[in-house]
Amino acid sequence: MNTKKNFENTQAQNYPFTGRRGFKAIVDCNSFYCSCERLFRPELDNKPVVVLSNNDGCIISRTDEAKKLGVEMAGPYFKAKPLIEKYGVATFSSNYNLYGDLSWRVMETLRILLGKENVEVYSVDEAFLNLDEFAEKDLQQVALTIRETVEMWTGIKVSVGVATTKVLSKVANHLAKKNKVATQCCVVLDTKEKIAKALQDTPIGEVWGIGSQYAQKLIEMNAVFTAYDLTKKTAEWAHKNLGGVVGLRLLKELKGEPSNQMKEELVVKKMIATTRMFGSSVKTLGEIKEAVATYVSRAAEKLRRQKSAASIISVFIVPKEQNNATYFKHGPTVSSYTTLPIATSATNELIKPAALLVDKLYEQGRIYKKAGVILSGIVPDATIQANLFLPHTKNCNRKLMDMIDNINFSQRDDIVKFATSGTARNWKMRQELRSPRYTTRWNELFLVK
DNA sequence: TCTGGGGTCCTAGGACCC
DNA sequence: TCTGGGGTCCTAGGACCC
Repeated sequence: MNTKKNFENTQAQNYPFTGRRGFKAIVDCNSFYCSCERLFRPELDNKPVVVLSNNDGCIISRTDEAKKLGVEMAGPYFKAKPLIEKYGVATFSSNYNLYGDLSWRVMETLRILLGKENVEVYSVDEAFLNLDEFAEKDLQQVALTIRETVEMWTGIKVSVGVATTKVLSKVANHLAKKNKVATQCCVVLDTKEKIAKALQDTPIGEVWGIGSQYAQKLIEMNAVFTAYDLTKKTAEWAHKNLGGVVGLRLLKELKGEPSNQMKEELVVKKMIATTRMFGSSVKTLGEIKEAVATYVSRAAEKLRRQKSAASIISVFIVPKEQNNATYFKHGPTVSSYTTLPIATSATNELIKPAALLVDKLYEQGRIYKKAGVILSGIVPDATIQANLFLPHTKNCNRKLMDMIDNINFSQRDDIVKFATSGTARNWKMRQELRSPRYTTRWNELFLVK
């Protein structure tokens, strides 16, 4: 399918918009978490399914069938529960081990199809593809082939949107998802007319980069209602009303001028966070320290996985709101941070300062509902700046940490952990409806009779 | 009475994404 | 009674410097 030459010949003389010509695609898994659950419960095909967030708090994935019943996306579970029970909607707690593994399979399929260098993993269920190598006339077929292959190899259904910029391919993808049958889940925006029509059919709030705040503002200004309306605005207007350079880039992309480049794979994170709501309210200092120590352990694992060390650790705890408002609201977050003398990725070296921060933040008598740990000041762990005023470290914890990581990964989570993480764990989140980790735990493998 | 201009670095907070 | 978690980027404003 490599037809770069043809591609150049097919360039129209008067392309409707300015900018370079290369096409990009966004591949997006349909109701990803629900699709993962269905894969091992085929009897749920064509039935409504939802997946819940941590703590079974709100709905983070729903199938078209659940949507049709009126189940709100991102709505609280307890509110949707009557509806869910009435129609017998299959409900799952989130099972990130399963989703992470299936995500990897989908991305690996794309990498095999297009070459590693042409795939930018954007999130657990989305990837941008560079389609420069294909002739424009072949794009529809290319999109279909990608969709079919991913489904055949992984069992996961995806939608493909193709256009010359990331924002436009997102628009295309949206349209594909809205009309799965007619589009076969693939939409290519390759002519001026198709683009204009697509933008007119896209409410402004659905544009990638326009969140609820901006959408409301634009509508209240009586200025912009669809993506098409926005393309009629000037650069100055976008800069003024849509958050400066961010809005400017968005406008350019909508007009077909690429302003969001494809990113290199393997970006090292600049901040690593582990935060959780507690399964039930927590009052004692001891329990909070256990939770924080556990979150530090998780965060440090992530840190070591990307071969980094952190020099700043911050801890926050969130008390429960006292006056009972009708909507969800949490009390003011209390946070504090420490700058470490030397960057580190060793769990034990991070737990100590974290515990001191908890001491500082904790107020007796209050009830807490959430805590979190954020590691920043991240540097590669190969080039840690030594501190003149401290004895030279031998980095002897590194081997210990590697060993713990290996044991925990191959056996089961947290079989080896630090004592400060606690053993009773009353604060642990609820996950009452989790499915087995079919593909990543030997004792939970899917059984074929 | 009249009190510069230009630069850097840092932090807090706001917006967005899935 | 019960509303997630983990990220990114940008801006404004203050501190500080010469």
